[in-house]
Amino acid sequence: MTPRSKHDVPRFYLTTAIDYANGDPHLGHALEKIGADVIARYRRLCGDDVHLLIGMDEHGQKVQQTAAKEGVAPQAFTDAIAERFQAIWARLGISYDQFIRTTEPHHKAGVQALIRLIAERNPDDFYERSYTGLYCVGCEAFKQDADIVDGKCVLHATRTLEEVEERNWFFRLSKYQGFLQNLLTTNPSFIEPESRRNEMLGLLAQGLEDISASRARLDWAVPFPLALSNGETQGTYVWFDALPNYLTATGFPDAGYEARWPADLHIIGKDITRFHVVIWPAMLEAAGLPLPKQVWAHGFVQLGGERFSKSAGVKLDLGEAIDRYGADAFRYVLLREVPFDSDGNFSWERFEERYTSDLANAFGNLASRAIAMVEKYFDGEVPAAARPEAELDDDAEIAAYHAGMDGSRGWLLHEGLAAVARMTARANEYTAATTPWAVAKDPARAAELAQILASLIRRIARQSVLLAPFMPTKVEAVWAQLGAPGTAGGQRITALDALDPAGWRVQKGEGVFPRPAPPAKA
RNA sequence: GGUCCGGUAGCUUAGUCGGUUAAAGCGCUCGACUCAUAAUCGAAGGAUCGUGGGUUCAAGUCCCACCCGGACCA
Repeated sequence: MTPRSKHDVPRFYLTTAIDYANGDPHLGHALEKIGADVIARYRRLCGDDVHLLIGMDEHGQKVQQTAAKEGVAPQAFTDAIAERFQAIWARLGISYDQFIRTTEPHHKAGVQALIRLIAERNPDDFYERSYTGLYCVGCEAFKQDADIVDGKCVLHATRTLEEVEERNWFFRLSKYQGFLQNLLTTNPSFIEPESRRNEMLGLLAQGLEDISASRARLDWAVPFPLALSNGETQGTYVWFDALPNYLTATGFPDAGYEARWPADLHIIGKDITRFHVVIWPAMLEAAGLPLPKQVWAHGFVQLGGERFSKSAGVKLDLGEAIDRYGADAFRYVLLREVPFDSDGNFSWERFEERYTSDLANAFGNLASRAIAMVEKYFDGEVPAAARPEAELDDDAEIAAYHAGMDGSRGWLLHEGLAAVARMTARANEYTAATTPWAVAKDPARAAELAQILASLIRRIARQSVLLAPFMPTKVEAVWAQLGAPGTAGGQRITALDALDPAGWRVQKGEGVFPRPAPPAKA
């Protein structure tokens, strides 16, 4: 079922939404990229041949206008923005395999090829229609009365609505209503979580309007490859420009793109579900191309209970968040706090609490105490010992971890983390229950002591591997202190049982998750 | 205006087909321990389950209305 690469390794092509190049990256962007990266890293630990796509949506009137306002050419403007996004993704440790920009020549050619393909296969799917209305440049859309207050768009009150009459290419989306309803009914997992699927089914039941595929006065765009009957050539409208990035990134229409397409997973925000579940599959169907396997719509992060927005000044400086305890800690806390299937909240206060309780006190200190005892009682070399009965309880947690991570019940990354946190807590409980420091005082109980400490080291090693997708750098520091061979990220997550710490030379170093500096008075 | 999702202890959440004293983590309080990053372990306290009706022997769980938050569509 899963396509295989030449080495017979399961292939996994996942994408994130391309971000609009009209502003700097924010917390919402980060949540999606971090989540996708965790999935990508998890699949790699499972041995998959993963391809993670990230990118920028760089066309449109808004970009053009903002660039003009800053007095730079649109391309130079988006070049700078794309650079800033990539810099943040690098700092966050996002292991993307490809960064696509819709201004790339190949993408533009791919968009045009897709449109031509649709027009060839279904000549009736594109048609001309004229349209009159009030156009908001901010939204890049015509607005209805309900969205207009005092003659201004409610979303962009600072901009002037323009009365516009124009003739455009339209795409016959309405034709695909039955196809889409059938898709969602016969393939329920096409869009998850289920709540989003229900939303789409409701939307489909209301009927679909055709959508415009080209726009006049859209200069900063991919030229729409079909001329209107009056000879005019227009710019390709956002859907037909942005959505195909997932396809053009594979090389489409050049030979060989089928090796990667269709995508296994599109990760998107819940606000753009409709575009990915209705418009995109319709476009692909019209072109006779395979559909992606699944669309996953994650929720939004709020900041301290408020929806963040540039205008309201509610925002979080990503650089500051990374500086606080490092990118890994931020990644951990964000995904622990925000359920990946629904909305969540993030605040500095919760950040501190989570970091301190989960990472410094629980996991970091567990490693610290276990390593210290191996040094003290066994001269730094982990003794060989059979696994104690108590350790078997971890098996259920590992199963819970995979259930959250493998997509079988949705991409519930927060549940994966919760399972590891329970394993950590259990290891601390085990330490308190077995009191190795007391056992160490009785030479006759050396074997017992060996078993306890070997168990602790093994647990920490296993937890490190499970945490590797979330904290790729920090976990290696722990791994090194354990004296474990290779890297945590280089382990096979399916072979955790084979991890045996006997003979590892531990070395206590700096705390990997130091406690925050005492009273950080602001 | 319409559709959908959510509203459970101070905070974040779990609560499967309605059924015994509504669960967990964090925080707070008390106790224990000392290997460890003043960490850890144990215990206790803490919830009119958004509001108001209704169905039922029994509702956080079903139905209706409303309030609040969110997404989408008009």
